Amino acid sequence: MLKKYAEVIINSESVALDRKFTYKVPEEMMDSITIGSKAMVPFGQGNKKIVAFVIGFTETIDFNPKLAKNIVSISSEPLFGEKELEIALFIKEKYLCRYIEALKLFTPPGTIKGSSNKVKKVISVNSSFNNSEDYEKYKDEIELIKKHNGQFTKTELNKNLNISIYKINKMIQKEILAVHDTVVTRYNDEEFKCYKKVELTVNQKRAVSQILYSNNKLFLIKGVTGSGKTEIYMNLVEDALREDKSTLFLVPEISLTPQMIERFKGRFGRNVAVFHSKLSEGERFDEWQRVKNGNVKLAIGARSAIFLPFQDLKYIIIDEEHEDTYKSEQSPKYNTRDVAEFKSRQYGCKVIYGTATPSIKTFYRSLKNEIKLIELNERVDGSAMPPISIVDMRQELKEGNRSIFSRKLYDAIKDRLERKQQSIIFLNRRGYSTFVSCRNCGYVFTCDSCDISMTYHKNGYLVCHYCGKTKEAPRICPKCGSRYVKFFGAGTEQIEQSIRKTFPSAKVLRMDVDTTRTKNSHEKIYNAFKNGEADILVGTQMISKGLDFPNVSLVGIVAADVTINLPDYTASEKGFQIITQVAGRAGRGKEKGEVILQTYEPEHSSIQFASSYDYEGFFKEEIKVRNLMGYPPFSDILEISIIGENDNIVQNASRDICKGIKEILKEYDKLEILGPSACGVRKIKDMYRWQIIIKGTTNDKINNDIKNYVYDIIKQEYNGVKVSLDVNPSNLL
DNA sequence: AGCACGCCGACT
DNA sequence: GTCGGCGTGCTC
Repeated sequence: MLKKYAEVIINSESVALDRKFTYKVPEEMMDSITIGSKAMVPFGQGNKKIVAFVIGFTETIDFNPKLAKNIVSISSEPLFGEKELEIALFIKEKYLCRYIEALKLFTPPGTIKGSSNKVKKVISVNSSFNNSEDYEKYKDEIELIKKHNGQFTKTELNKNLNISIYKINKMIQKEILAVHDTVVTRYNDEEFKCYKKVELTVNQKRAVSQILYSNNKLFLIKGVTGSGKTEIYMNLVEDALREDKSTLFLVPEISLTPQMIERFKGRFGRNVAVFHSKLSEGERFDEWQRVKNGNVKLAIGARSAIFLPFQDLKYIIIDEEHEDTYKSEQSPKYNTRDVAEFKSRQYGCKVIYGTATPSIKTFYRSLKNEIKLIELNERVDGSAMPPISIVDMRQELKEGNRSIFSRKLYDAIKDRLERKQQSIIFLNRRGYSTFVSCRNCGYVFTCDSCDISMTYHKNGYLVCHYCGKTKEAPRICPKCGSRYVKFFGAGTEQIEQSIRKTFPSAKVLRMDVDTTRTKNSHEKIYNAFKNGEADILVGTQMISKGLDFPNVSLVGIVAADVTINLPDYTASEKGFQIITQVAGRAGRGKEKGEVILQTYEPEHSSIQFASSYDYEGFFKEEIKVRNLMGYPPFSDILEISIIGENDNIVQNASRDICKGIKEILKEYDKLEILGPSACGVRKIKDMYRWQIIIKGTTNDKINNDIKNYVYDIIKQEYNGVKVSLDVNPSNLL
């Protein structure tokens, strides 16, 4: 086809400009321009040059050809190809985002601004230098620099070899020294100790060959903790490598899996790309480049790694499939699972989901044979899962125990301390106490910017866990002046302190958002605990994943109720998962493990089934509820959030939008429209939030109709409010 | 979103 | 006269 005109998407976040624009392709560009080319185009009356991406070509246009402007310039190489464009369009349609947002997922980080390889100006002795007079004068320096030729920059020479900047400049001036650019590689080149291949068990071998030789494309490995899923993954990587093909290995959050990276790097050497959003722009660019150039055949990464430019994928492995970090929280609010399956259709690669506790939806799909189920019910070492005993905290209270620990948990901790074994204490809530209130008048300290009570932290401050605002903890009630200000509920900080008080000899580490803010702090705590520098590890969520501590024989779950009582349809599922995951931290070594689960609701199904490791039982119960209530997997959900500074305006806008949507959807009587209602947290960072939920069998067309309607009415009538649409959000909070 | 155009009041 | 306020409409 003649590339007479190019259809482009311009780099602008505005909804109004979220469409194709057609530009004339100058003759000299016709050969080199392709889909994915980054173009500079004149735009608007001022013909300001802006960045645009080519997504197609035509020979005819439906407007006055005289108005078509010329493309000014194009990048030497396309930033994405046709396959990537297909995925971007799929994401735009399914997740209701703008063209540009979907395209940007594929553009290597920083390329819009024009970032590239990092260079540094290194200094060496000029090869043609042979002036003996100058040589005599600078003899020492020249010999010194020769030894490290081309290794250092000016400042590094100054610092490392102690040569003055003045002298260096002088020598450059006299052309004794030459300055060159060298490309710096930014990826972590650390060597890892070799991780040897181990002989697979019969079950593992069976799992590998099922994946290798089956015609299915989608697999779910449902394997109990310790069943050796990682070894299976590694065998798949090796299988791909035998054909010189690539594997993409996705994990929920990269900073929580230092061990996993260690193992893969130990096994496959430095040809492993590590990719996640916490890398600097430059580091990400380099890893992206390594993949694009085919220099690596394996990438480990968080969800954004799904967009790495592999062209020869054989396997996409999604570990800890049940985690909701695979659903993006920012636009485009894509689900990594859907993108992986789309890629599977494009490239014919296989997608392997792995977890001990599949999400309800994925397990349901496996029962309907959409996904091939592979079960591993035994641990590699044949050991049993640690028994979980439930302690009814209401009973404890009745019997006069008002402390955070039940007598059983207290005895168990004491016992492990005496036997020099380690314990993990889990509580899904950080800080010291959950809320602070006045005993006299009932006043509760809330954040000024958010509709949420503030959490007391031991450093004497109240912290809002939504926006991070802090204020000094008050001694007297600001409302009634009473001095009876009390802290209620416990967080990880309080657990830590309480342990220190009860067991003064115990060494305690705490792992939560507050103690892992700085880079690598997570690894430091992990290593310290693994090396036995502490007896007890107190932590939230983040201690539940993947960590392997052989000397831990006790896991205490302080209050299992935090998760299961959230007002969300996924609460039971999340509760079951977290209990099972945390319990799996116990008894991974020679010592038998034990789990003590404290709760105020021992009869709750999540707790009952989790305590006997009965996933199927839990699933049967939960799927009944979902069916009855019409929740996923029996329906899709579209969540429309309306956000603005003024509560009244937001509320009115929500009502109008809801009315309009009902009008649009009146022919679809099977769709349920819920709301508008204030979000669980009504105000965050001074913005009021309302939501409308549409539940039922929807499709892309219905969703896009709603999207267009919502954006129109907002533009016309409610300029100050923002809306955001989320297709199948991971929760409705 | 940004920018030009245009229509209206205020001011040297 | 003319400077500049922002409401309106368009962007290949």
